[in-house]
Amino acid sequence: MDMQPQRRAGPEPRLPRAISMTDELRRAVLAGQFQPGERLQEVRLGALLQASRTPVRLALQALAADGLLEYAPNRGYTVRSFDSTELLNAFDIRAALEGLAAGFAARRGLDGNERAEIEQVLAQGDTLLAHGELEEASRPAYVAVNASFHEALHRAAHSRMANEMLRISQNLPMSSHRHVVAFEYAKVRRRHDDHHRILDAVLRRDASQAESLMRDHVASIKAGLSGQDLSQDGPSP
Amino acid sequence: MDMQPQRRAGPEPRLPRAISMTDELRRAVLAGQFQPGERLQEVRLGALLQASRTPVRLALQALAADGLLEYAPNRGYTVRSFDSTELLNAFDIRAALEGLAAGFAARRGLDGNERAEIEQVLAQGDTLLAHGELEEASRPAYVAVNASFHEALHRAAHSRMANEMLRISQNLPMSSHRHVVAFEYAKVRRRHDDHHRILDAVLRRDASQAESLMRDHVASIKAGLSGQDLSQDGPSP
DNA sequence: ATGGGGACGATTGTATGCAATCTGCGAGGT
DNA sequence: ACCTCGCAGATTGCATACAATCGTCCCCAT
Repeated sequence: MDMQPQRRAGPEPRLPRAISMTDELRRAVLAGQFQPGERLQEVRLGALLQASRTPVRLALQALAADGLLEYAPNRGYTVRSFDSTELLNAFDIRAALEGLAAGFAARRGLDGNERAEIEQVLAQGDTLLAHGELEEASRPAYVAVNASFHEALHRAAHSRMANEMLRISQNLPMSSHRHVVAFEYAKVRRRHDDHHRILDAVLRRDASQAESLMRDHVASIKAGLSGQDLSQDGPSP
Repeated sequence: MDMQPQRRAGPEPRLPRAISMTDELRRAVLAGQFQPGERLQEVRLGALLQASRTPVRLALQALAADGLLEYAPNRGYTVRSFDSTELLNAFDIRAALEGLAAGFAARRGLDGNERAEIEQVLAQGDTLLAHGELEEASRPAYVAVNASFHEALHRAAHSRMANEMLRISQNLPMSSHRHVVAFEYAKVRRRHDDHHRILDAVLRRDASQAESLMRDHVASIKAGLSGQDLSQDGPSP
């Protein structure tokens, strides 16, 4: 196979193939393109992704570390399956972590850029919601605003561990703050007002208030999930 | 179905070198045997650990996923340095996760084995503390009892994500429930009584009570911290 | 002197060959 | 019929060769 003469395209550094492959594989797994329990064999994926086993192996290990794959020595990697209990628990974990991150940001305080960025994002949300309704065409914009608010606050927490855990808790099917559950104006309005109150608490440096507001805010996503009946089969006592 | 195919009495199944090497490297990093910011080069570690670059690379990636190392494309891995804020934040994260795990265990309920195991561990603690004092010679035993209680409850939570995050939050210098902060009888007694109250809440299936009790219990470790050293525990039993 | 460019060594990224281990199947003994 | 053993194919684990990239230093032009 021959190389593409892409070298003079610019000074942008090419990422190692293993890195981009990890993202491709993660997307594929999250999109459900593999069956739960399916075995992901190195040679097969290598053929599929046009690479040798070496970068494939790194990508598989990275996804296993994220909890998306299972690993067994000498038997390779398989796609994890998440039962409903684990998915529900993940919501609680995410709510707790978002709360912690908001608390960290409040304890530390925002610098000028962080504050400006978050206030700008909130202002964009204000504008989108100014007319007492959220037009259908504006929904993607609001989803982006919602995600930006949370991401900006994550960064403002300056906690790499919390951010890493948040990333993991969101890398699950059906679990992401990019998914705004309900687009009815009243609900979106209430959630947006939550954001204002959270920012207020952060700016006041009220860590415990920021934490509990954010935790409840995120937890309300789980509460707002409807139609999902989830059997909680406990053990036999 | 008690009959399980007995494993051969001969040599135990050898773990892949990359796995054991990951543990060796993790211990070395946690024990501070590398300078923060130090570059961990594949060939050097390979020579040190008597292996080629292939398993070394896997171990490095695994530790980076745990947050112990930093990775930069084409520049390899370096030892992370944790500032005091991150370490303090890690305590809060651990407290929240322990609380969540206790809540999960309460929601799900304990099966017979889990309940028996935890009650046995608590009884061992009762015995150690029965004389109104904790003898110096019994301290290691109580440390083990303390760790066993938490670990058993982690398992009873049946949340892989929470357990994985707990593991990460404990893989830091100075942060582990193997470290009982104070050995004065009154404090140990109080912490042990916490354990009893937590188990009661779990057995009552009172998730929110179990969560808040456990969260406060673990948070009290941070509150009790002052001038602790960085000494790591030796090989575990 | 000094700044830029390029060659060289060091290090990481990838491919591939070989060894070790697992799995499935079938022959042979009880 | 059942169990055991063991062979053969498939797959992972490891070592190593080669390619790509980074960092440094020297040389040369300004």
